[in-house]
Amino acid sequence: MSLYSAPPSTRERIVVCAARLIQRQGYVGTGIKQIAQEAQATLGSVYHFFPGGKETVAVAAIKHGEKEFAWLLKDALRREDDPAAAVESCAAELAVGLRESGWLDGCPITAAALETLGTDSEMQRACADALQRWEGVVEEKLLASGFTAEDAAEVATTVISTLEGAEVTAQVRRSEEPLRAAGRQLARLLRTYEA
Amino acid sequence: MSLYSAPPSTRERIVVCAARLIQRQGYVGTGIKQIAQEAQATLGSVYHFFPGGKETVAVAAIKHGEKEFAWLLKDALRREDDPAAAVESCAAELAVGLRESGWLDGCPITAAALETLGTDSEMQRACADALQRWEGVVEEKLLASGFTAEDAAEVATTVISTLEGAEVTAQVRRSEEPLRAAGRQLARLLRTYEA
DNA sequence: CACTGGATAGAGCGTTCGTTCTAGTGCTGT
DNA sequence: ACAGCACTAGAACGAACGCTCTATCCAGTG
Repeated sequence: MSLYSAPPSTRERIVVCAARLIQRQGYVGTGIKQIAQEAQATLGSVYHFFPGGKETVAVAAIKHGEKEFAWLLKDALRREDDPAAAVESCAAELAVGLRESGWLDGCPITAAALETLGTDSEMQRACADALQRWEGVVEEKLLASGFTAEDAAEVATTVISTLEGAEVTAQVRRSEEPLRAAGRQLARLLRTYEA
Repeated sequence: MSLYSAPPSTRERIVVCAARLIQRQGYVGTGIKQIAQEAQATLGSVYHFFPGGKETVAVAAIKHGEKEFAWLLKDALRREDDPAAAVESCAAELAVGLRESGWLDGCPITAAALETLGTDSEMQRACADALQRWEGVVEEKLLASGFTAEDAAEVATTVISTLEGAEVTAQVRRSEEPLRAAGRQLARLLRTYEA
């Protein structure tokens, strides 16, 4: 993942564009041809790098989105020592990012996850993995702050769920407020576990 | 909305089926022909009742889902006096319903809402209205329980967001646990506002 | 009984979908 | 120089999409 050293490879461009398109339009709503066009690649290139077709591209895109969001999460949580303040500032950061994208770039996997619920596909598994991993990031922070194992697990699940839901609400309402409110309330909740 | 008296009209069947299909597969993922087939209607009937085409059907379906979920919410909240217990039992009820549907029937509008984010469509407005109305139901309960106006509004927003997110998480993970956890944590949060 | 208008029925339109296929390009190692 | 390979390029296929169209059915009315 060379960020600045080399220009992104064709494969990278495809994955990144697919991730953004799926994030915004969902899996069914995003066409292979649209991905190719947006990534400045041809259809042939897409099928060259992803012989498995659309679903293979989507799985790679989901995993990319998972890593990207995990970084954002880790980074935001590390900046504050107090977990309550950390979660609140994390929500604030999400709110700003959301507004700056015109309320379009929310959770990178929710849309795709909802579309592949009934299936036994690899996409479904990738989405479940993503959620679990994000919860792990929060759980780790809570454990480091003195939470018991059970509390940390349950609270981490709730934090991710709430951020997830608040992000959707903020997108639909085109307002930072739901995310800000969720941040404040989560902070309040976390503080009830102190000492 | 005659529930038992008369057999559902063709129009009703179309709306109900469209609502369930959109809930499960999203807007783009659901075809007009599939709606017609599932509702035991013909394509001609669908376009007869909804000359506006697919989007008109979807808007009706979203509004139907909004009402249905609002009923469920009101009913669950009314059964308990304490708002904390009420919200927790509400989450539990959602968890049971989710499992019984094979983790398919989650929030009736989330999938559609995420697909119509960028647009200025009537669907987008219908989805925003739905969220707002559900928040209103919770807010009313909180106000009746002695919350201040500001607290009630912010907490209601967070409750809906959290339930929304926890439902998605529960669906993706195919487990009641995320919803149960969210219920317990929301109850804990609400109790911090007592006296 | 003829007629009217709501409701039903489905063939078929143009378009776009995911995918496959063949052909061509540019770089690398020998 | 040339073979070999990774990659690019886009035409073409069958299927499915949303939608339009005409035809038919049937209860209610004069």
